[in-house]
Amino acid sequence: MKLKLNAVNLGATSSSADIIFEALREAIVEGTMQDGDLLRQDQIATMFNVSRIPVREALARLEEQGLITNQRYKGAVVSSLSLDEISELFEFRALLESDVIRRSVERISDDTLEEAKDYAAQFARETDSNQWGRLNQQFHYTLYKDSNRPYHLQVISKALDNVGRYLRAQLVLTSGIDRARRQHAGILEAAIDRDAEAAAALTRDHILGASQSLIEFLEVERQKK
Amino acid sequence: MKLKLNAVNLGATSSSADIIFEALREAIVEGTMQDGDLLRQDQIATMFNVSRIPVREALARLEEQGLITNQRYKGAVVSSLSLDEISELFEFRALLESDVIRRSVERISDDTLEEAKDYAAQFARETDSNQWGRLNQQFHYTLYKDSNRPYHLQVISKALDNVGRYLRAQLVLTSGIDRARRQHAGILEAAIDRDAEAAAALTRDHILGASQSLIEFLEVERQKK
DNA sequence: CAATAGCATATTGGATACAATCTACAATAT
DNA sequence: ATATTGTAGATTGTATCCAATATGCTATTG
Repeated sequence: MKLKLNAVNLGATSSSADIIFEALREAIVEGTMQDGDLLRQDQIATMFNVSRIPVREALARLEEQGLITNQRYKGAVVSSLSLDEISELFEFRALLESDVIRRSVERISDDTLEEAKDYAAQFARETDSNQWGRLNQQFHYTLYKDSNRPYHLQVISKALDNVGRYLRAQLVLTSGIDRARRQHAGILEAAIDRDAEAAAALTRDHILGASQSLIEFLEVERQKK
Repeated sequence: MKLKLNAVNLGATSSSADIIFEALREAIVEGTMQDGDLLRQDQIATMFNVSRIPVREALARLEEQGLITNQRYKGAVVSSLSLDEISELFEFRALLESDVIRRSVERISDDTLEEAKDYAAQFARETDSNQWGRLNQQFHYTLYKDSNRPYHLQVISKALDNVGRYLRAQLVLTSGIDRARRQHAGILEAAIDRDAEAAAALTRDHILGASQSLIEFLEVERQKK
C-alpha cells in the first residue's frame, strides 16, 4: 500500500557548512559585508553556534567562487574588484545573457511571459531600494529560464554574485532605476513579440549601459579616497 | 641595503588542502578517475598522509567546481555528464572562446604568435595520446592570452575541466586528431593574418565540430550499456 | 629617541576523538 | 521462502585540542 504522508527528503538536508556558505554568500552579494571586510572563523563559528570546521568548509567554497580571498594564516577578506575587473564582468554578462535570452525567447511560453510581466510591474512600482536587486534578478531570470541552458544560467548566476554589491550601488542612483524600468519594458515587449534578436540586443545594451554608468560612478567614488 | 637573496613568498605557499585539491582535480580532468568513481575521505587522507580535515576542504572546492557530487553521509563521486550537458558545455565554450580569440587576435603580439606556432607544431607531431590534451589546451590558451580578459579565461578553464575527460576520448578517435591538426593550422593562419573574425569563426567551428563527433561517439558507446 | 629584538596574545591549519548516519548482513517473523 | 527488523562495521559530520604562524606591545640597546 502507498503511505499517505508528505515526506521530505531528509537525505538532501543541508549540512552546517551549506547553511553557513549560503548565509555568507548572501551577506556578501547583498552588500551587508563590504569589500575588504575580514571574516574571522571563530566569530562566524560563534554566530552559528558550531565549531570552526564547517565554517572553514564554507570559506573554502566561497573562495572558489571568488567572493573572498584567503591568505594562509592571515584570514579571509571579502574580495574587492578593480574597475577593470568590474568592467570585464559586465562584458562577460552581456555576452552570455544576450545569447541566453535569444535562445529563450525563441521558445518562450505564455506562462513565462506572464511571470516576467508580473516581475517587471513589481520592479517598476517598488520603492524599497533593498528589493530592487532581487526583483531585477527575478525579472531577468524569468526571461532566461526557457532557454534550457542550465550550465549557462549557473555561470551567469555566479558572475552576478560577483558584481551584485556593485550593481546595487548603480541602481540606487536615480537615473539607474529609471533607465532600468524603461529598458525592462523594452526587453519585455521584444519577448512578447517573440523577437529574439531584439531581446538579445536590448539585453546587451541594458547590461553595458549599467556598466558604463556604474564605472563612472565608481571612478568618482574611488577618487575621493 | 638590499639583501641579495632570491626569496620566495612563503606566505603564498599552498596548504595541504590546496595540494590535495589540485591533485584530485587533475586526476579527474585527465581521466585517471572515471565518472562515478567514489572518493573516500579516509583513503585520500591516508594517501596524502594527512587527516580528513584538509581532504574535506578540497572536496568542498571540487564540488563547487562541479567536478564531484557530494551526498550527505554517503560520500562524493566523480560527476558524470549527460549528453545534453556535454553538448551544452561545448556550445558554452564555442560562445566564449570565439569571443575571446577575436579580442585576442586584434592585439596579438609576434611573440605570442611564435609561441602558438610552436605548440601547433608540437601537437601535430606528438604521437603519445596522453600528451594531446595538454598540448591542445596550450595551443588554444596561447591564442587567447593577449585578450586581456582574465575572468573570461578563468571561466573557459573551468568549463574545459568539466569536459576534459570526454574531450580526450574524442581526440583519440583518429579522425578527431587529424581534424584537430588541420583546424589548428587554419586558426593559426587566421591569427597570423590578424583576421580576428576568421579566427573566431574557425574556433567556433573547431569546438562545435569536436562536440558533434564526440556526441556521436558517446551515443554509440553509451548504447552498449 | 629610533630601531630592533623578544615576548604575549590572537588566529589559522591540522590531528584526534566522538557522534550521526548509512550499508550490508544476520536474525526473526509471517 | 520472503519480507521485515535488528545489529555491527564503515563512513561521514562536527567538536575539541594542539601546533604553526601572524600581530602588536614592551623592553632593550646603541
